[in-house]
Order: sequence, then C-alpha cells, then structure tokens
Amino acid sequence: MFPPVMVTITGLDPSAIYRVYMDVVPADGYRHKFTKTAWVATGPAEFSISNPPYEHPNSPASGAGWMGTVVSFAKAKITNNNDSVEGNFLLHSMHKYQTKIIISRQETDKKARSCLGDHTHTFQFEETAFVAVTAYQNHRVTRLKIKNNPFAKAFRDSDVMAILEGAR
Amino acid sequence: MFPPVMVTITGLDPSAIYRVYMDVVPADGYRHKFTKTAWVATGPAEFSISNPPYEHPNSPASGAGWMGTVVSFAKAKITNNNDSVEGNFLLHSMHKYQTKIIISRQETDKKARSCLGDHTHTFQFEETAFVAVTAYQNHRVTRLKIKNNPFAKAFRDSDVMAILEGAR
DNA sequence: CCCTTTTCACCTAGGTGGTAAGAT
DNA sequence: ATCTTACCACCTAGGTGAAAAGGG
Repeated sequence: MFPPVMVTITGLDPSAIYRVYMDVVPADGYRHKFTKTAWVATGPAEFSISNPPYEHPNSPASGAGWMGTVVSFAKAKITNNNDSVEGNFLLHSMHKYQTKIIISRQETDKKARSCLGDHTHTFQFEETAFVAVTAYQNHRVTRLKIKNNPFAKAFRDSDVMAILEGAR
Repeated sequence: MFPPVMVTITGLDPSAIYRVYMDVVPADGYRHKFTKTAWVATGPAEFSISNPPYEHPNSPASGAGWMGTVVSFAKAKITNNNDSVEGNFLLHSMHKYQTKIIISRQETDKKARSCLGDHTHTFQFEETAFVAVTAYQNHRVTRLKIKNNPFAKAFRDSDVMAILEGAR
C-alpha cells in the first residue's frame, strides 16, 4: 500500500507492552465504477472477505517504544489473489475500503488477559478510504503515486510525465 | 557475517516466551598473523572491546516458535569502525573470536524476573571460531565464500575463479 | 466493453570480493 | 612490509507503472 498508513501514538503507559495492528475493512456496501471524473456506486458489494489484522513488525514493544517514533505500515500488502501468502489483505477490486489501527495492551496477569476487550482500542480513519483497483482509473492518482513513491522514480521527469502534466 | 551462524533449538517450554541472542567474544588472548599457510600468534591481544549481544529479530517468541525452524543470524554484522551503528559487533582485526548463543526465558512474575541467571542459558560453539580481517589472507577462504554466498555470484564461473582453482 | 493478468524496463536498497590508493 | 580504506562492477531481492495480451 502506498502511500503507507503512518500514525503517531500518545497516551500509552511507557513501561507496558503493546501490540499494534492495521486492519482494512469495507467502507460501504457498494461496488463502484469510475465514470469520467468520479467514483459512483453501481450495485451491491460482493460478500465481504474476512482478513485478520496485520500486526506491525515492531510488535510487541513497550509504550515508550511505540510513542517515540512514527509508526508506519509500509510493508502491509493488498491483493485480489486467493492463493496469496498469509499476511496480505485479500480484497475485492472496485470496492471501497478504509483502515483501522488497533492497539492492544498485553496483560501479564492471566485473569486480566481473559477480558481482552478492556485493553484494546480501535481507531478508524475516514481519510484513509480508497477503492481497490487492478489498474488506475484516474491519472491524478497515477501522478500522485509516481511523484511520491521512490520506487516509481523511473517514471518521473520523463516524456510520459510531461504529457500527463500537459493533459491536466 | 557469512556463513551465518545457524542453530536448531530443542527442549524449550512451547508456551513460554524466550529471547535468543548471539554474542561474539574473544577466543584467545593473542594477536595473530597469517604466515604462508596458517595463523600464528604474534603477541598479546589488544584490550577487549565490550559488545552487547545481538538479539535475534524474531525475539521475543514462544518456545514453539523457536523450535519450529532453523534460527539463523545472517543479519548480524561485524566492523572495525568505532563510529559504526549500534547493533554491530566492534572487533579488533587480526584477533580471534568465537560465537555464543544465549537463550533467555522471559518471566511474567516480577519476583522471578529479578534472579535472571536461573532462566538464561549460554551455548558456546568452538567450531564457529574465526579471525577478523580487513582483507582475506587465505585463498581457500575466499573460494569458500564466493562458492557459497549468493551475493558473490559475480565472482563465480569467472576467469578469476578458474585461476584460483588452478592455483590450489 | 470492462476488468484482469502477464511481462517488462527501470528504479531502490543493499550484500559480494577486486583493486588501487592510503596509512603506519 | 603490512594492514586499512575507498571505490567499483556485479550480483540478489523486490517495489514501481506501462503496455500488451487475456477473459467474460
């Protein structure tokens, strides 16, 4: 996923141990289609696929560790392939999703561990909503990605880019 | 370090949490020199540098997790540079070292945590001994590395390799 | 017609020993 | 003379969108 979801975390107990997850969930109940300049709903969504949350590679870590830096989920991957490796989010193309961040405190006491809900908080960010595609539908998105992703440098400062800019 | 130190671990409590470390420590008290075909001691060692053990990236993990696979320390690095990043082993060139594996069980009970020695075991492997160098002294070592390290493929099946083989 | 898959050139990022120059 | 440093070509490994081919 690019650009990656990046969060800063505050308010943790510095010495407690936490696991941090990112989840990708349906943002609405429709299938979408890109028409001219905007996405429009074209019908009901496919049956939602259940994906386990992606655990951040730094997990588990202390509250102090999580709060010290920007937590980036750059390694999280999405796919439309049923045979994809574990750890990727299996999504429906042309469907709208958004991301959640889950922060779960690890209890050392076994009794406390049984009531897990009390120590887990979920944060949903509407601004992360996106439509999954197999090919870009909007040249402005393509340009945004090429401009900002280091791995797309080959497509910057090129004739293609100049033409796209001119066509804006 | 190549070839990497690789270990298999047995006898852990599958559900307990462990941290696994590799340490690099002096193997003797001498400075060495390569003469014709063998390393010989040439005098007393430099003052030993203290390096913290390298924690395996999978740490912490359950006993079941550690025992399921080969534990490889391929990412561990050695250096002779004082300004090197944290996490590298700072060694004296022309000195002999060997590696240790440290397995430490994490106690949830705070009282047990205070007497850490009881739950930490160290394993020293004489067969991992090596002399740190800034340039290879022995063509057989060079050949061994080129033959087995994927990143040295450029030097395989080449004129250089043929010449070295002939000179054996 | 619309969406998906495959292959590609072109990057980032970083691990090899060789080689020549530098340092003591 | 001996050891060290800096730079290099050449790899592994994998993340980009473009373009052409495939599928329903």
